[in-house]
Amino acid sequence: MEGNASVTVPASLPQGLSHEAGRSALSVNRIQPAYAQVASQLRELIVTGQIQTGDHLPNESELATIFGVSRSTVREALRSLAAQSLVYTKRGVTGGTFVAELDAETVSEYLRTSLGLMSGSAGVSVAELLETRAALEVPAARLAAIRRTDGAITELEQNLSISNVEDEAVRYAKNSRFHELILEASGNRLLGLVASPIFDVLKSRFRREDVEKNYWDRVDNDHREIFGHIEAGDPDGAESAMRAHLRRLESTYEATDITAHP
Amino acid sequence: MEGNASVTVPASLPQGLSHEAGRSALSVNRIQPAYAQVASQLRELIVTGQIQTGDHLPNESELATIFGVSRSTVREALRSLAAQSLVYTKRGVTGGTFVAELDAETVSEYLRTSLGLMSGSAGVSVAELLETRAALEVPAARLAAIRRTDGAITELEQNLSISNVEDEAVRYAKNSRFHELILEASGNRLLGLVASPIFDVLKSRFRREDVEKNYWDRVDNDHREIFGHIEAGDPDGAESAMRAHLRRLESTYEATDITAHP
DNA sequence: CAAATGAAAATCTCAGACATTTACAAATCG
DNA sequence: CGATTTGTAAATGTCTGAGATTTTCATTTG
Repeated sequence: MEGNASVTVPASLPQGLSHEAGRSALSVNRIQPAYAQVASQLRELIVTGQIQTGDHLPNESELATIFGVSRSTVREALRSLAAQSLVYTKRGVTGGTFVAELDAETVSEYLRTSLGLMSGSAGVSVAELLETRAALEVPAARLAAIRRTDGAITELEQNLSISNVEDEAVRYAKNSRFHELILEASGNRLLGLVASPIFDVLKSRFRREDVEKNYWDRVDNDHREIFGHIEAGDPDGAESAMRAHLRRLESTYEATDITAHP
Repeated sequence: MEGNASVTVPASLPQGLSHEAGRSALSVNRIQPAYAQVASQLRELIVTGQIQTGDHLPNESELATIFGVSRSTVREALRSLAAQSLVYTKRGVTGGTFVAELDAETVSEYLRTSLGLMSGSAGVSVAELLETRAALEVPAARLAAIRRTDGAITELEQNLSISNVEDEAVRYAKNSRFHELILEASGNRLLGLVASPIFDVLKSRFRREDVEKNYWDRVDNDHREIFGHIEAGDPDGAESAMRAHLRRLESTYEATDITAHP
């Protein structure tokens, strides 16, 4: 019925409404739709910790009453929050809307899509992806050598041999896994959270047909060297081996970039 | 009316519905609500580039017809996509829903909230934030020295002196800006996209009261040294100066972490 | 020619009804 | 008595149809 609900909208229009007043910004919609206001108020409660993980919000009808809007408006707000993984909903008698726990995988997944989209347009270049990947994986290799555990060593070792694998999908998977394991072994979850979507985006821009014959042999050698340094607990060695590995990959990636071959 | 719309739901129940078949996963809701299905189909069209940036989707009523659902369902789906910055809506006669261009600031903003939330719980520690920050800013300083431009140098110089600033807010802002400028000067937008939310989260966990007297003097000195190397086009110097700077900050951050003082 | 007016197309909001899912209690049956 | 069936309640999910509002553009008017 009424356009603007509940939230403090200046009740009466100031009679001296000067057209030129302020409004320098070009066409900014200052008054948001009700669903956006509801969403942002709830979001605030969540990010400031006033509602804790696991808590459940009032049900949709109650929220509608509280905010003075209709249930559909509340639902649209909840959809927004759910899309950002701030809440989730459960049906049934014990159901409702709950404050979600944000996990690394969710954030990683978001980065994957976002960077994928941006790398399509002019937002992010392959060179930038490569540089950032190196920035993250080189320290990761160093840390992995410092914080090495037997479990990590075993798993790494199982993903070493690549070039002799016949199934291409398996080969790519083992390659991914090797780098992933190093990120995990670094003991820093944030490194993997950011690096692994970057890795995936790069992979998606990689034209498999264009790799040279001995590409996987070289990768194998590099991986073995990196592994050796990590196993030996040699941070400097691991660092420089990883740096060298990624530098070698650079040329391949740039030569096989999908956008370079229309 | 009907729970499951449009999307290929096996029309007839297989008469031999064995209870123990498959279903090993514990309580997975396999059939998604209609709004989620609509959202994910549209999302697919967007991320695969079948709908391009700037294109506008059919209006809500048409979408409802196309998917065979009601308009409210479509709207909930659109809210989800909008919350992920994949689309935006405009009202009025030329309005509609358009495929959005994903910009770095949007992704950065998302990371800021997400990492903020995760750093609150056990998701990400201050140590991890510091390590990752260093991983990104150290190479950024190196690249900045390599790719230095006169404009960047000028701006950096303007944000050098901090310790003599009386207004605390301004001091913090200049400090932030200095690091931000180096990230920009690196010529790699991805580095800043990731590093700057990390910086902000760290800042929010920083108890200003607890800094030592000469803290800002030391920061000033460090910044001057970093700046000197960048201005001189000395990558190695810039790299090691930035590394040393961040290492010095480490102890301060760990001593003043908000969670360390309940 | 500039300003007011009006129409049109889209999103936004509402109200109310019914459908579906789910957990749990109660009743029923072997 | 115990296992199964049935029912019930509370929540989300969905639909319908109606207006309200916003915004652009063409038209009219001064």
